[in-house]
Amino acid sequence: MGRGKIEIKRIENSSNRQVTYSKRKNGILKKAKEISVLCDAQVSLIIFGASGKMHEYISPSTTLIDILDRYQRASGKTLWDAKHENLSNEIDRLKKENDSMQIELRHLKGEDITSLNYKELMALEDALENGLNGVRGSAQDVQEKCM
Amino acid sequence: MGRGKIEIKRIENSSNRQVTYSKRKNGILKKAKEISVLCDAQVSLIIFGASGKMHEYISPSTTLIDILDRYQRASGKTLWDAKHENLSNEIDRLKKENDSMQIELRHLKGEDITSLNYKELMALEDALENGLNGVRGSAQDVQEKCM
DNA sequence: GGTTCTATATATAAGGT
DNA sequence: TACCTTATATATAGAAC
Repeated sequence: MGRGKIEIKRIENSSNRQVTYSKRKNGILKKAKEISVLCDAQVSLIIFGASGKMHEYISPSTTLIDILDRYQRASGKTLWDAKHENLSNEIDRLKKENDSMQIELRHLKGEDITSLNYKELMALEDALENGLNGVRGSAQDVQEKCM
Repeated sequence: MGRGKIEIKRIENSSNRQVTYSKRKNGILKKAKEISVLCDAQVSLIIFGASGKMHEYISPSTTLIDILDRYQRASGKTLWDAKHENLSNEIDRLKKENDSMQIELRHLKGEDITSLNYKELMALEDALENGLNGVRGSAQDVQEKCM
């Protein structure tokens, strides 16, 4: 694309390389924007030139993190390391703990108990009676203090 | 670049959009390869089309993780640290939810209730009585079924 | 280190199969 | 649907700032 055709191999002359880099970098960034606008695509483009300077384009409809999350799911490759897996595991554990407490709370409030068998219902009844006794005792104490 | 000039805005005709996507996706992937070969650039290009299918190019001289590390250093933005933070926040949220359910459960079991005031105790008593009524009703149903 | 100027190489829009 | 064709729009090599 230009006065002469060039082979696609490293440009040896370093100032030519630099000039070509600058021009093509602009070109590819433009292409990235265009495809995301024209076609609703989500694009992440990150370029480091030989000088170390970075250029990037991320589709406005998304974030890099989002794209990387999707990348991991689509490619099966993992980017975040074991540290994150540990955190994810902890989240799973907490969610399970949460769920079972949620269920226990419902039961104690008399909700969702049709699935319980007789033995479980008796245990629940005991627990509730105990709780009630404790609460009534405590309530009485409080009342007496106020008199 | 073609028989007609097009404006850079979303292509409304979906089959045109799909065709254009496919062509431009190939074009930009080619450009990404070219700039990395010609100019020693390190490129990461990830594209998700509207269909959800992913395409990527990473310069052979590097890895995505490497580029992302450099991205974080160069941009000052955090990626996995941000991810890490999100996970940590979720853990905090779940732990708080957990704690408050824990407390509610203890109260319903008559534990740790000395810190409650009279009004709170009355509300707790109501909740327990309600629960007990529900459980007793349900237990009776079960018993009748078995007879 | 980037730009601008052109001639030329490439990419691709619209159409056909 | 996806792949050819081809006229046209764009990108860019080389040269000069």
